[in-house]
Amino acid sequence: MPNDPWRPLPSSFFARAAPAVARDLLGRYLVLGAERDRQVVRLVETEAYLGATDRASHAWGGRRTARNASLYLAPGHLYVYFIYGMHFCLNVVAGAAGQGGAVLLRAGEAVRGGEGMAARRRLRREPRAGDLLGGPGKLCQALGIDRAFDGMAPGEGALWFAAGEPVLPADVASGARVGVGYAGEAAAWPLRFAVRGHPEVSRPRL
DNA sequence: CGGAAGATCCACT
DNA sequence: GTGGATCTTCCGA
Repeated sequence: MPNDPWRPLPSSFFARAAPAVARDLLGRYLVLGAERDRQVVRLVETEAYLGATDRASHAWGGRRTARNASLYLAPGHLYVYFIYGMHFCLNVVAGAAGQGGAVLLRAGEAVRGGEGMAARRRLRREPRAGDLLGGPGKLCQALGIDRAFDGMAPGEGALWFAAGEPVLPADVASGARVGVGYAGEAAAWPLRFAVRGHPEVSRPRL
């Protein structure tokens, strides 16, 4: 059926400017793993990074290094990097190949496979709002995403994006991105998107 | 080759 | 609200 929420998003979905992709990813599903051990996350918070013109982007000024090479692949590829000596962050390339645009996946809610996620997170207490998937590092830890996913093509590694249910414009909040205070005027650009009032959205709340 | 900063999280106060 | 953990990456010298 055409409105099946589990159908994979077409590659054209990611071939738009990063802010449009970030906004439209809210309510979509991130699916990982074979059917018998499948994890599904409904995305509730994203951030757009524009590429060369965006001082907060790893592609700022057209930088090309071994670390950020995946940013310049075709839209839909994954870009995973390690930060603060202990966390991974998962991005998906947006726009056109070679431009360096991407969307950072910041938070979600478990649709399926939540027990496995909690086990990977090694939670020591009863999970509260945001404990499981409420932040980019938590999301990667819960799903077991690490450097091995960097540079993967769309659908490779049993990870893909499914249609889910788009979020109405009235339910989308936007604001400045997190942790980019060094980025000059780009720090204030409203490129962070979240489902308004959702309990899994990371801090600071929008 | 050294230094500094980072698209974060957690425990503790 | 604050600071510590922890280490990769990058740039300048």
